[in-house]
Amino acid sequence: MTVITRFPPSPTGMMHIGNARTALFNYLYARHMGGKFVIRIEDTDRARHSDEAVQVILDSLDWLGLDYDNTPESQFANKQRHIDVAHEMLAKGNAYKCYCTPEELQEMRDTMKEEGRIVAYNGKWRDKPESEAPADAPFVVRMKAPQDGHTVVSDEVQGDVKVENKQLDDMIILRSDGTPTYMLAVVVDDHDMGITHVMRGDDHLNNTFRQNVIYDLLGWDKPRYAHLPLIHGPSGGKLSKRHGSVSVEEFKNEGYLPETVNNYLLRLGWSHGDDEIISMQEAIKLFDFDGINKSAAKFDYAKLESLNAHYMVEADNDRLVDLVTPFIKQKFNIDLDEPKKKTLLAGMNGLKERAKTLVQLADEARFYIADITSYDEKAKKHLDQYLVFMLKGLKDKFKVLDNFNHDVIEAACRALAEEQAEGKLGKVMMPLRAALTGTDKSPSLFEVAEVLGKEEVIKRLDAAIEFIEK
RNA sequence: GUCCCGUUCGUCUAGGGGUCUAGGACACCGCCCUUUCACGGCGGCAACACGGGUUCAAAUCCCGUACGGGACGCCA
Repeated sequence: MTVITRFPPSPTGMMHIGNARTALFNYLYARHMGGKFVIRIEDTDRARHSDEAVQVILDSLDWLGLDYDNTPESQFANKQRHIDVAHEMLAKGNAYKCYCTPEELQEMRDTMKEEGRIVAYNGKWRDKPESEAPADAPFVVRMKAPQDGHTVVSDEVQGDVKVENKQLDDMIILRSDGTPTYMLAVVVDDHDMGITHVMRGDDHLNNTFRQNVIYDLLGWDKPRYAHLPLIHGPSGGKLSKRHGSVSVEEFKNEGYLPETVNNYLLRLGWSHGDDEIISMQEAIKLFDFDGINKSAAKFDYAKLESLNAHYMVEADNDRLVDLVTPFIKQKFNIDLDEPKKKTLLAGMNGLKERAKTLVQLADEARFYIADITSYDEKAKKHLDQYLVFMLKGLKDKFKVLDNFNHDVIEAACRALAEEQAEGKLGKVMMPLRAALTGTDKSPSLFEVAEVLGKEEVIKRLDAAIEFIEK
């Protein structure tokens, strides 16, 4: 039997990080088993549907590299089939018409809650003959759930979970306007699509019992279930905007790499011994239900950031140049032409190992691609009146260098330190750093100077000298 | 309120009766390296929610309590 898993997002206009993890796990399991991973848009609620909202989710999936094996299908498109199934259930006596009004139901729930009883539909119309039905009154169709005994769901993560059938009520499968509800639609679609494993947030665990009732009434085979614990915010409870970013789109915009997000999400609720850094290839090899944790996990932004720092160092320099380009455009409104890209590429080794996100990388890369138009406060401390001779000394030494590379630059700097600062290199380097970068932190200056080139270095030294003397 | 699920360092987790004076990672704190900031190296701080059982032996099994989360829609 081929394993088929699914990811069924509602078109909410964003890919919540929790949903992204659900998608990841479904993807991983399908790939691990050599099966299929399919997408279905849960848009039975037409009010929420919009093509743009769907596209955002597909884009996020694409960015994460979770490729799927079908053309994403719309649940709404299967509406007639859902209705047909409901009618079939009605015909077989497995469902019935209920004429209760929403107000009546609300009242029923209120009293039940007040009395501390189980809140469930009381089955008022379950056994009433058709003759008692009010003429021309609107009705909903409800499934006939078993009323005695108990039901057990064997979950791959949660184990056996038992619920008394009296807790389960006769859920509505067709609304009074004749449209199918989610409860019916998922069952029919999962069955029709041949879904073998349903992996979703454990907020759906209770629904599983109701859905299984429908499977049984229809005489269909049930899928295997795996209910994943939810992701909480740093302070417990739902991960919300208040904590920071919550959507894949936002993490992308904050400069995180897709491999970072995948790796982080994988480790949130799943583990394989002490493994921390896990590539997608390895994840596919290793992923199994065994490794899934039962308890909810809190989202930790610091760990995400540190993982990203790791993947930035691992990433190809060419790729990083491409990835950082839009951030540079956005932050500094600078378009990178070919020479600038070449400069950035040459300096990337030094830059990438101190940036934790692409946003930081853009900030740090700025001096390579734009003139120094100002010096920050800390840089100014190194551009003091009495240090101007250091810059002049550097300029004199650099001017006569033929091969302006890392090693000769270093030799020149060290020589100047010997001559002017009792060998203290820092006395020479900090003013140089301020002059070349406008700040007090940067990659190795021997490297920076080489990448910038002799002409540019001397230009910046002149500018700094002028700044001090003016 | 009713039902369901969970509870190991601040956080993510390893652990599945003895090898646990509980391991790793992130964060934090020191030290080293060093032209700055990072990286890196070394070291440190820090946890089995609580109470009962079962057992020669429990972080590991059972029960209860507490706390946390989820579900109780003509939403998905």
